Amino acid sequence: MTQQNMARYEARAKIIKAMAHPARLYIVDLLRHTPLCVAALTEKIGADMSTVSKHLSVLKNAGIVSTKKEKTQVIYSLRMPCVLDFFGCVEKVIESTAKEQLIQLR
Amino acid sequence: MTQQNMARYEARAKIIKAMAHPARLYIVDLLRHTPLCVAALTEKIGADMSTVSKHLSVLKNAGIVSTKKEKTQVIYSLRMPCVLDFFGCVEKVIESTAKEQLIQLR
DNA sequence: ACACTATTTGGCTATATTGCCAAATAGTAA
DNA sequence: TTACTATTTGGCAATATAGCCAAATAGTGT
Repeated sequence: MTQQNMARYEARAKIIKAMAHPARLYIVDLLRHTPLCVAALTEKIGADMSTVSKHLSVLKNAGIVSTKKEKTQVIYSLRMPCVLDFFGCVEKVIESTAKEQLIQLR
Repeated sequence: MTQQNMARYEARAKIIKAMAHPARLYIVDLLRHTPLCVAALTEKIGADMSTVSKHLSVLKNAGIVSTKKEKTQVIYSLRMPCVLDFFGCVEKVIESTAKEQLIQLR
């Protein structure tokens, strides 16, 4: 693989990696309809706020979410809603695998 | 987060995680048009064959690729071509981030 | 200045992933 | 059977990720 190609796939992988965690997927899903502050997300997720904050920084670093400050709060929103399209395919994969396993059982 | 919800997002994350590596992204891209055997993929990627084989098993385990045996070879193909749709959004994110950074520089 | 709220960062340990080598396996062909 | 080819697996060291706690920071309001 050429160096250029390598760099391309690394850049792509960085974005996908940012989505590759249950908590971060949940965050993206929560931001689907409305922007939320860290405290609100933390409450939904049920982890330490510092953990959530780090997840958010991964998403932000990848360019998936964006922030704005409002008084003392930091409001996160979905900068690239197209990532929501991942869910559709992911569900298809899960469903298709489940069906295939049913067939194996017969 | 409820236990059920947790499990849902973990299952989803597993699929996305399988895509979250440059070599595996490249594999998926290579399988886009035609099925390939391990040796062919290994040559394109330029890593140890055992490494490629492990990447392939991650993809297979996630249900993204499938295999068939042909003589002594194992032919991998893209079972869920919808994962290719990831690329579109990923490119959008990269492009949008690049543009934003240009603006910051001015 | 102060106290207060919201968030981020540093530090740490535990766990997971990656990639190479060497060895094992599976299947083919003689 | 043997030799051969293609692939997978085990083992290991290096690196990366996750999540908690405690401490630091940023901004608001008094």
